[in-house]
Amino acid sequence: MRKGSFCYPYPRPALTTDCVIFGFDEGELKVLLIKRTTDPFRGKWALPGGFVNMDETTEACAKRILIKETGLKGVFIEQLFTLSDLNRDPRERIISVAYYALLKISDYVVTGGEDAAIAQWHGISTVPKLAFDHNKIVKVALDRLRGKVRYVPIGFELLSEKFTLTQLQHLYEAILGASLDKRNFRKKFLKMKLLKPLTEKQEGVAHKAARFHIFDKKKYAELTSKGFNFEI
Amino acid sequence: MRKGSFCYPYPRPALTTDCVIFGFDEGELKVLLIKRTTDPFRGKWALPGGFVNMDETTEACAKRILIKETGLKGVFIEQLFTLSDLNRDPRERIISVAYYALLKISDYVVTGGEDAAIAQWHGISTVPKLAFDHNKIVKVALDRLRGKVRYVPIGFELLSEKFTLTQLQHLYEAILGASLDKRNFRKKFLKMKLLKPLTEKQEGVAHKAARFHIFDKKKYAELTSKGFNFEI
DNA sequence: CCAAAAGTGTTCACGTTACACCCATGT
DNA sequence: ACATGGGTGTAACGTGAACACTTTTGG
Repeated sequence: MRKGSFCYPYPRPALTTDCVIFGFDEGELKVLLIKRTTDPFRGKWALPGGFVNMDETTEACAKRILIKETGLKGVFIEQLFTLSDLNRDPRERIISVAYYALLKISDYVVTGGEDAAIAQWHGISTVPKLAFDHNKIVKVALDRLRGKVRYVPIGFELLSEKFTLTQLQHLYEAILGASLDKRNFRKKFLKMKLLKPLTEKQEGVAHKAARFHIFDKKKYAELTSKGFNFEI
Repeated sequence: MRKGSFCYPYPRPALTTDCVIFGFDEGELKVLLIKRTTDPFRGKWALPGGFVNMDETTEACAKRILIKETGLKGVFIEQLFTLSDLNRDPRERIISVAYYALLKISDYVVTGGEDAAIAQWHGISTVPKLAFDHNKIVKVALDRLRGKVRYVPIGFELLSEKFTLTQLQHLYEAILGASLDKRNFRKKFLKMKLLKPLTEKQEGVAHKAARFHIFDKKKYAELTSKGFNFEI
């Protein structure tokens, strides 16, 4: 590994990724946590994560872990930040690149994880004390999501393909942690012309059936290239 | 380095930081670049950067490099993102954590750098083709600065302590790459009551002398804790 | 017929934008 | 006196916030 004229510093920190996986279910924003079965922090909840291989980028590593833990791919994933404190891990120095991902919880089947680790969704407001500095990562992820969801249409990554306007509103309320005015919310969204109404409606509800909508990605790309800015 | 029951992956990538150092001078936003004196990319311009020591965080590393290159400390510095592409460096795999920093160019004395490397300010619009993937880093840094300067009062980090409103406006114009209306700009800023006017004025100018102002950090902290949001 | 959520417009307050002239100073 | 940038107010407009009732459906 050392080459002729240069001498790169040894030893080196180990490199991992940790991933905050967000889902939305029953009107609540949720995070996927793993129960640790090994020391340190055996028995504690933690973010899914693992070591970066020499032949993969950190993003590829985060995606690999995501698939391993949830079986889902093609989801939205974005780098958060890198943690480099000296004593993050009691064993040795480990640098971790944190990511967050959004996925449609409705598509998700709890697999239990390959290595028999327990994976479980936790409501964002009831996340327990986590292993390592993972609570800090969750906090930053939530802040980022809150900031981003208002000016980039990423909320749809958390809903199924077809959704009602009320479901969409509940999603925004869950993420932003605030209640929104129904009429203003609809007005604002519909004015952007990014939602295609379907003829299909809700079934089996004990009230007026809501119309389903889908997010028109193509139109969004088109408008964006013309200088349009999403904002909610 | 390997411990009893665990075996952390070897080999590991090397870890560096690279720093986009912004300054503001002569009405233009500038970036500090270093001329490389060694291979690879000998003779090319690059961002200041270096290897992370085992007993320092990446932020401490970025600050150390900043001081080494500019002799200035106590400046604003913030993590941008981490680059992990496999062939970023032709020698071996290197992960780099990118930072950006803002400093008062007026306080800065070109030192030439300890190791006789040439350090030079380059206008943001005339940054040459850089070594490695450094152009990409500069681009992200500029995007981040543009986004952030509008809702966090970080612009002052680039100006001397005392400044005129016109200087402040020129700074915002240089960062945002757009011209702003003088009266509206002043109205907006003065309404926030964050600028303390001094009695002192410009000297030696061939026109009406402008009044100096200073940014009232204490008042900003106070207002912020009461829910105030800076916005320009 | 009752419960429960869907769906729909208007008004008012406020913030943003556009815009032009006189003032102070040095040469 | 003239050239140069400093400094100031108002009117039109558009956006965001507040707010209540009718409709549809299943039980």
